[in-house]
Amino acid sequence: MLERRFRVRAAPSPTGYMHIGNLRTYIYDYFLAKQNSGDFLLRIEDTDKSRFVEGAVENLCNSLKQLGIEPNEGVWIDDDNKIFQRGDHGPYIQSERKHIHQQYAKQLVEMGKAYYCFCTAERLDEVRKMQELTKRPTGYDGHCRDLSAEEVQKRLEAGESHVIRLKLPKEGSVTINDAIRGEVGFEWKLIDDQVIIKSDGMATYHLAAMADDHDMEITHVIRGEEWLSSTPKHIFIYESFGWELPIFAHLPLILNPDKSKLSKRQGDVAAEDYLKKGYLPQALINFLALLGWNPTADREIYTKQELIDLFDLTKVNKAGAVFQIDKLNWLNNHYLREMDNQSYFDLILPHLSSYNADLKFKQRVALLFRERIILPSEITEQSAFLFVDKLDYSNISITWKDRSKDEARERLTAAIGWIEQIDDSKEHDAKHIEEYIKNLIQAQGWGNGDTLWPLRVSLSAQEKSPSPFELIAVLGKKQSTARIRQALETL
RNA sequence: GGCCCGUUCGUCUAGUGGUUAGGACAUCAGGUUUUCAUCCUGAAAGCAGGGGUUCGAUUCCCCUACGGGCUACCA
Repeated sequence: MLERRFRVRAAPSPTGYMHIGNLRTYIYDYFLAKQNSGDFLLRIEDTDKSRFVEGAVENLCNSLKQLGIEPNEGVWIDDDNKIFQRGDHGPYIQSERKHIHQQYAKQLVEMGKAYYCFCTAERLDEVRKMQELTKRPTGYDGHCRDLSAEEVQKRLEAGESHVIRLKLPKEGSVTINDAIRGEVGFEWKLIDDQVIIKSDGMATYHLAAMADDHDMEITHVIRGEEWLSSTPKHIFIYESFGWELPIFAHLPLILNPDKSKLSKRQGDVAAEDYLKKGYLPQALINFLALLGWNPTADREIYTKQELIDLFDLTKVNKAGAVFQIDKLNWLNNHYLREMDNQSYFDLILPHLSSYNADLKFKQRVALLFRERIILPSEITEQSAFLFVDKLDYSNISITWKDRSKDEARERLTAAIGWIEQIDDSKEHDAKHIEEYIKNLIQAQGWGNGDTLWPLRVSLSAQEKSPSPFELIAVLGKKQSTARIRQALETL
């Protein structure tokens, strides 16, 4: 292998959304390129017109942008949501390379490595049915493989619908060398003469991707395991042209809990959905990177830069990995706690926009729930009780366990007095308030439980909530005492 | 059916011939605590099975089982 500049590509199809498994592939692509000061390119594989989805490319670019997985070459998107291409190996949108692909296909035919096929869909169907009926392996029967040049010429001129197929060897075998799996062998006779140019003139993946990878000087082809079995065809194309082979690496699949290939039916597979829900880019990257690979044994948290530095393609697992949301949730909460306050506020405050309160108050609320939420959106519901004027105590007991109402009244009345005495400068200092109130409770000879439960419930009307000290600190003296008075009225 | 890939706690994984098989998430139990969450401590939980090779196999080889992928004019 020559010393070539690392050039790695992400090659999505614009079929609607970014599959979480594809995203992991792109993350690895990106790591590898960055680690080696190489290029990371984005190429759009849109040779199947029937599956093209409007807006998919924009969507994809925006998601990658949000994740900070940016290509330095190929297709990208500007701030006005406009697609553009950059780099001197373009175009980077495959449909725009149609005639390049056709040129290559023609060359292959001239070299005797491919042939024109005029078989109709009906005939192909029949052949397959027959094969199935007789329990033989299905596949193209080679009907047009040895057509004479004259006949081909004649039928081409007659405008007959046709495709171009690879003319694969009928004997011998091929060994592919995979960076993750090592050597994998296949017998040529078992491999179908694949269509490389469809009847609409567009290349199929097999030709398009290989031709483009070569033209774009791609050094590492990282893709899902589902491509492993078609790699012989790809090697055949490379070798027919005498091109230098890239390094192939077939990633294990990401699986549903039932171990089948991660699919839409069994949950969210669209990366953008996770982003929309509020999963943080760094959490998503951290999580996905560790699904199938692990740099060390004793850490779970890695920055993107650390992952770039540590990434090792050869240490990627061979077995598929089940996608389980639990650890992602844990990571997301971790990153939520770790970020600086301002970034955290930027994330959370939009979810409190429906509430009428001043910024300082909302910021205190945001901080209060930081350890209790996995997704920013959860704060809306969790903190709702802090934004209402009148609490509804009908579903909760203000009294502690089997203690009397009189006792609760006594404690709450005292609490009002205590709170009013809090130094204004310490009004929002939960730690101070806790120490202060606990001392007073002790001085009275009361119990924490019989005092703090009524106090907390008065402030929240919730079975479960943050501590009364934190609630007082968030609400402030005035609102706190008002709430306690309300509770006293209902008692 | 054929070809190919894979198989360490429930899940993500570390491990490359000699380890009490390590960590994390989840679970459970204690502790802290007015509640919940956090936090702390601890527990339970794994080398798919069978043959080899070897003084010794989770690790190397073979077979079986199981799982998955591919088998399109989709990628």
